[in-house]
Formats: sequence, structure tokens, C-alpha cells
Amino acid sequence: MPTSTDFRQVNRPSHSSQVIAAMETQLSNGPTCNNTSNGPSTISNNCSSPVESGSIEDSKTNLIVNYLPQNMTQEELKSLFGSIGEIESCKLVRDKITGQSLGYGFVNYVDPKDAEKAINTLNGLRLQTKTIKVSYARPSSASIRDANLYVSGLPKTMTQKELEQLFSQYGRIITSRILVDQVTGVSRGVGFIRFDRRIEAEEAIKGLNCQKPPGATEPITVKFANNPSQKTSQALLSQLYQSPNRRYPGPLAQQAQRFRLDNLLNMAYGVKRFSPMAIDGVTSLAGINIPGHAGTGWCIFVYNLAPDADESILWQMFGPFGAVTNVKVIRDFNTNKCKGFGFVTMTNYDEAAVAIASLNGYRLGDRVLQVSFKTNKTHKA
DNA sequence: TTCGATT
Repeated sequence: MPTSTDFRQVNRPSHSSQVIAAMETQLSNGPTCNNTSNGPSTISNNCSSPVESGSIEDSKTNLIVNYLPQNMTQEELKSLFGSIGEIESCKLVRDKITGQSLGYGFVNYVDPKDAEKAINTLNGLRLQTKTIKVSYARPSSASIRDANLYVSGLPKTMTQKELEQLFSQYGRIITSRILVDQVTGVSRGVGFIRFDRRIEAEEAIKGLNCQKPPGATEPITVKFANNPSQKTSQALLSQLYQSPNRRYPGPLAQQAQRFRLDNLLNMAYGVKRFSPMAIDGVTSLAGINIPGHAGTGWCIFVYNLAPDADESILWQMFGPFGAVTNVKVIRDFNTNKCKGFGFVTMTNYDEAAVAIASLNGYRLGDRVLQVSFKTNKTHKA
């Protein structure tokens, strides 16, 4: 959660029949910008739905609970919601393979009054770092699956309201969000739109992908969203670098370990190390324009990765140098092969700097890596 | 193939 404001109050539903749940969906991919047909796509085929029934007929007992803490179990979910009233059934949705929680679940009460009470009482409740969302679940149906879109390249000035205005011509929007930088609050230019029905999402892709919103100078990308469980597998991978490292032994790991020790010693003795973020002991917000700094840490660009490179290789290479919060291998949309580069975010400037100094020019397999702080370069002008 | 973004 970006802020700790009164989400609980502002987000409380005033008319619950219109509060529609957001179901997280499976990963699926959409088309790229390279449309083979460049004529205007027909978005108004006669698919006007007879299914206006929507929320009125929906269950008054079944709730969807979103944004649950990662470690919350089904038993804890049942315990929490059982405090309101008798539960008919309760299900925490988990990853099919890893069994990890996907962060949402369903609670079906016996009495509709208890369901309403649970929304009023538990929606917006803070649990650890999360603010849970409790709302009526829509009937399970194929037509509402895979209706979640990921939008990137948005103008930084675009508001959530404007985003909704842009997409609402294609259907009924269930949820929308624009991601913002945690420090500056400025839009990251990416967001989500969940439609009521998949067909609406498909039409929005056809109509808006690679199009410039009114007043924008760059086209946006609109595609189906990934499901949100993969951070978990990344976190699991991050533990790889803690274990004895058989893949990258030798001088490099030793150098990394010695650096960490030096750093600890310096901290213990109060030695101040250089960081562009620190000016006379005062952290300056002017630092947001320093190359590589991404608000949440120091962003590092890694070039010349092999096509089969994956995230674990980045964790293993950078982890020994200090706190790594995120790694990303950039892949080709169609082949899913690495496009030759990736990004690593490190918390501390010093550790990032040493990692760069150590890993730039490092030979990985038959390739020589180029490693530097991320800049704002882009190959398309 | 030289700088993304996944609630």
C-alpha cells in the first residue's frame, strides 16, 4: 500500500450492490503493436450483451476478499470472517503449482446479513502491510475471467479518472489503478483496468493498444495482465543467493563478501561513505534525478544477457553485493526469450556501485556483461 | 536485439 491514509473510509461501499469483486486471473498474452491490418478495427460488432442482469441477481452471501497478506492461511481467513457470523464455505485461492496464496479468497456466509456486515466491518482492514478489500463476489463464470488489462506508456499526467474515461467506452470497469512512485507519488505510467467481461477487455485492446490517448505524444500499450503471484516465486529465488554458491564461486564472491564486511565495519565505526543521495547528512529529494535512482532503490542496467537468462542468474550475481529488492529479465513478447538485458534494483548506493564495478565486464558463459546504472535511454527516439 | 515497470 502506498500510503497510510483513510482508505478504510473512502473505500467503504455506499451502495453495496454496485461493489463488484475483482477476481485475479491467469496469465494470458495479447497482440503486439505490429498489427498486420492497419485499417480501423471494427469495435462495434453486435455483441451488445443481454447480460445486464449483473449485480442485482448476484449472490448476497458470497464475498471475495482481495489483498490478503501473503502468509495468511485459509484457516486464518475463516477465523477472521467467522467472527462476523456463520460461514457456509471459505476458500483461499492458491497457486496450482507452488501452493502459495494468490492473495485473495472467497467467504460464503449462511446469512446475507452477515455478508453485508462483513463488508461494512472488514473492508479496508489493515493486515500487516496490506489493506484488505471485501466485496460481493460475482457469480463464477467463464465470461468474467481474463478481463484484467495491464496498461503501460501512459502519460505521467493522466489521472485514474481519465484512464477510466478512456477505457469506459469498451465496457463496464470493475477496478482501475495507476501505479505511482512510492517516494514522489508521481505516476509510473502503468496501470490496470479490469472489465466486467473478457470480451470488453478484448475490444479495449483492439481499440486502444498502440493508440495515443487524447493529448498524448506516445502510444500506450494495452495487454492482458499477468496474474499477480509471481513476486512470490521471485522472493523464493532471492533465497538462492543465500545458499552456498556453486555457480559463481571464486574471486568475485570473495570480493563481494569482503565488501559487505567492510561496509559493516565502516557502519560500526561511524564512517560515512559517499552517496549522491546524502548531502551533509541530509537526504535530498534532488536525488530523484540521479541516474539509476528509482525511488525504491538504485536501478542497474545489465546488458548482454543470454537468450535463456532468467531472474535467478541476476539474484545470484548481485545478491552477494548487498540488498537486492528486485530483478527483471526483459523478454521478447512472443518467444519469451531474454532480449539481452535486464534490471536489478539495489537498496544501497554503495553496494550497487561496487556490484557495478565488479560485474561490469564480467564474463558470463561466453558473453561479457555490461553493467551500469540505468539511464533513460530508449532505442525508439 | 543496448534501458522495464505487473495492483
